[in-house]
Amino acid sequence: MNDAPLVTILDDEPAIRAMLSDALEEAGFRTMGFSRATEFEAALKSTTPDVCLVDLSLPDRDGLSLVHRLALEQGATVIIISGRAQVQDRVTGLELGADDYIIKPFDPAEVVARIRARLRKPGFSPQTGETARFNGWTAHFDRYMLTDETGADTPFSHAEGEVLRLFLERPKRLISRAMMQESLGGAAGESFDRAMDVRISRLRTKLREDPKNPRLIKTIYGAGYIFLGEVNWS
Amino acid sequence: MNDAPLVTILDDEPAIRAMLSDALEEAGFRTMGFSRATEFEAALKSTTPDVCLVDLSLPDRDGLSLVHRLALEQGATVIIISGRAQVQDRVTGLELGADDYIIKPFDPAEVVARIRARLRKPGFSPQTGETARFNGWTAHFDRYMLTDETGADTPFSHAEGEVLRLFLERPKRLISRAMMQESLGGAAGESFDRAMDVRISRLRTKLREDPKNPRLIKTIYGAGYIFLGEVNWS
DNA sequence: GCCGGAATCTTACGAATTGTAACAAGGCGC
DNA sequence: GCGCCTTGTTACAATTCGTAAGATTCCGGC
Repeated sequence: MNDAPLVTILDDEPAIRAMLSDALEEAGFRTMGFSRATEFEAALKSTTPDVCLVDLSLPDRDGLSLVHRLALEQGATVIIISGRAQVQDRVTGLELGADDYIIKPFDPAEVVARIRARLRKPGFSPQTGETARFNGWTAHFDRYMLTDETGADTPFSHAEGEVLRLFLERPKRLISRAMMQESLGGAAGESFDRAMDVRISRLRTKLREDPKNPRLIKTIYGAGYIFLGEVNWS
Repeated sequence: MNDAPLVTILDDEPAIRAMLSDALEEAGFRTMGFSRATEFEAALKSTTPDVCLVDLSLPDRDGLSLVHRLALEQGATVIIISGRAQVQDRVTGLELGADDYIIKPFDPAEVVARIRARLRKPGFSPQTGETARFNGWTAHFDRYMLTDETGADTPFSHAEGEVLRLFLERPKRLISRAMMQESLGGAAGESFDRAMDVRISRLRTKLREDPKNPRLIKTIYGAGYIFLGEVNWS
């Protein structure tokens, strides 16, 4: 069975359809391509796409009214792809109910990112919380839980989570103390910088780091820290 | 009182803030402008914007990590405004949780249209109904009853219902104590805020939360609460 | 290698925050 | 009045997290 989100592509240029479906399938989506609005509408009777990509310059139909019907009457998620770059075009497209408006020429990577951004929002796929996997661990930032490879859970606090998140967002890069202070401590009111050490120490304990030989959170004497680990967000 | 959606604008250039707030207010939104991330974050403790416009090039903070936190941790709707036009910038911005990415220079009309497009989608303007389903539970606000998956009923009181409704209307978003007080206790003379804790404690009991490890109502030490749960109003 | 000072780690402690049980005040029906 | 429910208040327990202080590690100079 297949749970991957379905993206339909309605565009009369085969090259564009191919480019989009390549990129989308590589990104893990299912795709269906159509060159004409009538075919597309016929297909809609039997399937419900998660996202519809629609080119406005269709040969057989006015794209905008199609968008309007799709988006507002059927509540579908619609992304317009168009060669018309005027602000006015974009505004009317969006007001007619489109969720996004992408201008040709476009980069498929951006289309993928924009589709993902739509699917992430509530009401969509049980893409519940925010989790990151790294070196056998799974960090669930929504539940404030750290799961090891055996499935055992360890809770972490908000402050620990802030540090962990900072690391996971910038793996394998030096993170200076100053940057940390700024990024976490937030306000100017300067607390002791030992506070940071303690947070990291507690985090290391939860990650079961060997004090003599930490594998994930490395200290760079006089500079800061580096998080080593293969991070995968999902 | 005012029901217009609230849009926050975080940008260090006063001219841009002015342009955006002009356009947005004309379009019927309420706006709040900030020049620095720290001020913005401080304000978040007592308000919940519907949409956050964030300029990535902030003087006092790394904009991307702010976006990530806002979008994923707080479930806010975030639109990035940036001078960086590379596809790669846009892709990473969107992957970190932004809902949209607008490039400077922009036309305020398009910003308005894009914000409207976001607000149109379900999940906004908390559709308040009589019943809400979430994670196996069904809350009947008309009958003051909570039904579990087996069909067993538990009554809840008016005060408990107020808290529950607040949570169900803003799932996955940080709800500060201040906001709660305001939203529930009313403006009236200040009762001890411990009353809030007790209400939540009682609600947790009825939801059969594990005290050591609550799944639905999470406490964020020093900040407030987050309700995690897939909510469906009807 | 050895030493000294600085940077960092760890542990303990305590202030502030939050959880919850117990009690009290008020409301409502009988 | 009496019992029951709701809700705020209080008291005390548990948790979080910064601070302090001693221990340890690092690194340059000798």
